[in-house]
Amino acid sequence: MTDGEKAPAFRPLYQQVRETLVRRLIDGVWTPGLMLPSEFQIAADLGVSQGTVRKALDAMAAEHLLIRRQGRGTFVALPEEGRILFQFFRLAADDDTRLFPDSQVLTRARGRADGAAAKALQLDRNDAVWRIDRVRHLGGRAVIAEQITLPVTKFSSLGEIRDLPNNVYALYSEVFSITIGRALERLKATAADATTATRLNCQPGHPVLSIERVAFALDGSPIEWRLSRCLTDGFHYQSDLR
Amino acid sequence: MTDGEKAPAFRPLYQQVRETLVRRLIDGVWTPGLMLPSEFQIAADLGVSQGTVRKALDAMAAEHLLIRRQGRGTFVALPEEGRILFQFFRLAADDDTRLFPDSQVLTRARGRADGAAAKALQLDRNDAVWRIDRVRHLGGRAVIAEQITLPVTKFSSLGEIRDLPNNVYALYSEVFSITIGRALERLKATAADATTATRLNCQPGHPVLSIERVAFALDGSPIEWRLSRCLTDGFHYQSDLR
DNA sequence: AAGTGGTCTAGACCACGTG
DNA sequence: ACGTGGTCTAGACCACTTC
Repeated sequence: MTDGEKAPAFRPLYQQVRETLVRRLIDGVWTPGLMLPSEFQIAADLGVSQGTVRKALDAMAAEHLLIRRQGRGTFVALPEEGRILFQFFRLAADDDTRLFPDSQVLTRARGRADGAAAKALQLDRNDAVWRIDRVRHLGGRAVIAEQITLPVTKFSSLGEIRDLPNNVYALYSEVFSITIGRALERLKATAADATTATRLNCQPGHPVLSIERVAFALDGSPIEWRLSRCLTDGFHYQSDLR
Repeated sequence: MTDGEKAPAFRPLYQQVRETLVRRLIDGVWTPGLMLPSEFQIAADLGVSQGTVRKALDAMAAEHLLIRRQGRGTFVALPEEGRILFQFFRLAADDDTRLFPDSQVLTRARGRADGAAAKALQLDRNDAVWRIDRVRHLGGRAVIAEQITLPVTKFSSLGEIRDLPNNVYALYSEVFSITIGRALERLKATAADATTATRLNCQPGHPVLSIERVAFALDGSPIEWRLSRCLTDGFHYQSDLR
């Protein structure tokens, strides 16, 4: 044998079970809010022991895909504000208060993917995308100016939605059956451009925190490209290293 | 009973085991690099089952306190550059290259804690502290200007150290027997002040990413207060949300 | 009382690294 | 061959929630 292939990797049973169960979330067999069958029922269903199912469920709960509550059951996680705030929103007031920001949509239009968005969303340049511009408020103050880019292929009926909700991840889930499971952010300090300065009511050139985000669905495919410009006077981005 | 106390909380055995074992790290009974006894030996030692010890060890490995390697054993984590880079250094080049930065110490002096440092380190204002100013380079370019504040009470012999190493967490561990287990960072976009501009070779007013860090020992006590100013031209701060 | 997840145990066997 | 951690199983019992 002259090929460089590795021997077929050993795959623990609980990982296979995990993949089977995640697949049920991806395929919408199990929808947000649903109570799962008990560990013993799943185990019997899959022909493995209850302990193996438990290990798979525990892993999924650690990824915030499931919520487990002793005495009640195991549930598919809902995209509620509280959880999204906890998982995907890291901006806090300097007194460490964390609130979900209000949102005011400025524009929503179809367009063609530019270089950065195309790369992040694995599209060809000029593929059709939705572009949403909005300003978000915290404590009555305009703090975030952001643009969201979405592939039209995955959000074809977005034009029929009248009012975009504050919590767009709930929209992705409830209307488009897409669950965001992970996001990668890249932060830079930049100077506010004219548009941002107008929207955030600050001087052009004022330092703003630029956050580029790619958000991924459960199957790992990139779903959302987001560019946020944040005022950090009275606010900060929290990062917990451990 | 008229008091508002909760009933004594139920404490799982594996958590008690975990605390016992973390205590051995805190007290220096188990030092970095040491190979731990096998799971069965620890279990016999503590009078619990091997599965319970396993759960405690797995939790500690998840916190990067231990390194487990199948076939070899379980080891107390070392403060090597690679791990510190992975765990505590989130700045990357825009091509996603991650390197440990070089450091050039500018000043090191004793002083009195100012307000922010005192609060973060739970000191009284005017308590004695060490202050280290340094500039850090990535790819040959001065990218980070930072000031580290340390309580003299915990680092009394710091004055005897000739050259501060690049990786100060290795110094804390090896010379002062303090292991950093967690850090909290607060990020803001600010304008470079005159001193920062000089050190980073940029214009005053240039946007810089300000990072305030408090680093904690294994027992949860705050150890280090750090203020970093980072150029983000060609670099960015990575954050993985999941 | 019944049903759920959470803990603890005991034992068998597998995969990996080293000698 | 041996010792380590990793997986898988089976069963008993505990804690919590609901009815």
